[in-house]
Amino acid sequence: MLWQRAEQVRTNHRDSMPDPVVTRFAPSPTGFLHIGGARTALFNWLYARGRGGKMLLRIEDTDRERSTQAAVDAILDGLSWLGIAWDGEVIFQFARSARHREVAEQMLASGHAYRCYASAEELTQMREAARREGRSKLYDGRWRDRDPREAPPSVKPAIRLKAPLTGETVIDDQVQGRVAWQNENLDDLVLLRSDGTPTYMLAVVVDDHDMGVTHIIRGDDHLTNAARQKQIYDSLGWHVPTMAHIPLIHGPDGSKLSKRHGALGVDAYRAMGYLPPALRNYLVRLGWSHGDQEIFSTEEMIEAFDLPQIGRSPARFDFAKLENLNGHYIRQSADAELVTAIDRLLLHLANGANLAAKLTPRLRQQFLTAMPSLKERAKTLIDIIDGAHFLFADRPIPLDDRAKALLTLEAKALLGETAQELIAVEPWTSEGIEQAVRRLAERRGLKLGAVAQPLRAALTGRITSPGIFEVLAVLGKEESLGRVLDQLTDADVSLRAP
RNA sequence: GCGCCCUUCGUCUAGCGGUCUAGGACAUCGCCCUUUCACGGCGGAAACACGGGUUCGAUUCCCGUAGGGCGCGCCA
Repeated sequence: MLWQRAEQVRTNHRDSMPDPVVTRFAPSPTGFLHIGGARTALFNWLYARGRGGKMLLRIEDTDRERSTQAAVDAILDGLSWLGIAWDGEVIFQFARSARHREVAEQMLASGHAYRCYASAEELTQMREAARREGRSKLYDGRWRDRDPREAPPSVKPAIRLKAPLTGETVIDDQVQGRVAWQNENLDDLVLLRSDGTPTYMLAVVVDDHDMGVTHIIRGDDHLTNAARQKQIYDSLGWHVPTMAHIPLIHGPDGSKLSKRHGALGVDAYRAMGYLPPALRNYLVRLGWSHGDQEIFSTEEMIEAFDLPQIGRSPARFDFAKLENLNGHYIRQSADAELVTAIDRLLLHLANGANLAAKLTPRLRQQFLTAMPSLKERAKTLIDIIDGAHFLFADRPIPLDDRAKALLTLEAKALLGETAQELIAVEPWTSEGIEQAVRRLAERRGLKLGAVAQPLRAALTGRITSPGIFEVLAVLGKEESLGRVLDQLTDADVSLRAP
């Protein structure tokens, strides 16, 4: 069994080597894998990988109402896409409730827990009174030492921890430092509900122990829970794992991260055209630093990552920096890899199927040829797709407003001349085309831009694009001339064919 | 309300008592490159929340104040 194995591992190593590092990522499957969870997973993964350890994955699905299989799938899919691999089988917490109950019974037997018969109304009253009087202890421990024979016959008891009354509970946190709570402020938490199901507090402690978790790295929204969990560990006589509570990610305005801010599922980042290495790089630098280094390969991250360098203040999510980093990784990527990445991305885009259908072998080749200049101009994969719109467009290609405005009568006349020049170009190479166009501009005493811009408008339908000679070369002679001629059909402009 | 945590350029951060005229990155502004847009290069502007201590000396240590966050369920 899982916990026996963990126990065994622990004993075997007690006198020899320090325990191998075991971390865990423990999301509850009530929604997608959001960006904060992704960072927590990344930190756990990096820490384990950097020390030859393991990162386990536990799905905290004890809330039967809110847990869904779709959410489990989304979490696994999100982690996989991000390149964060967990070790071993995925553990589902709900499946372990018998074990949790067993531990609660054990604590009852050893006198570390007791049955509480307080009713929901009583509890509410106690809570309200405590708040009113400024006390932080919400449950007064009224059944702690009371004779169970006094129990009301109709009430099913919950099992509560007999927490220490005096002294303090201390967590030596790798990120937060020494954090202490006065025990008089902590009340007796519920271990087992009256319906016999374990609470989160109990389940987490038991699972982390049984799984042999050595390092708990999680959001600092759990810091207060850590104190209560420490009390459970102590009651059980179990070794407390090393804790590291990392600050949460905030929105750009410093408030809680909302959907509008970027609290999206990682699938949304995929759909926005971000690359996993870029997202990982962005996330690892959010709250953690390694001197002045900004760019980290996966290997470098694993090598450099450590807990003490994590800051204690919450970081704000900044799309601009993510974009910049993504642009960096896009420029860094091989052209073929980007085409492949876009192939995969198309599966997740609303109009992806349409574009995918257009990707004939010929177009794919054009796409690949254009990639060096496309990726230079892109911050996301979506930018690349958008930049390549001139490849996907069908004749006659639609012109946007600014392109239309650019194609004045004079411009069209010039375009006509350019077309004549181009007809003579052979072979159809970027260099040959450039020579021809430059020659024309020179002969007419024009700046290159004066010739290039109308050409760009006619070929791409826009006023910005990759280098115009590359566009011409990639499109091919026939298509290029066709697009130019499409713009010259007005009665007042005629191309005098030779 | 109670408990706990946080506070260096707009943002992410370096700094771990003198090296700070506070460094880097993103964003921003200017210039250069240039067929557009980018990329790239160069340069500029930009911060130690406030008030007390401790110390020969505080961005660094301590205490307050202010501001922000998290937690406070028989949710996870």
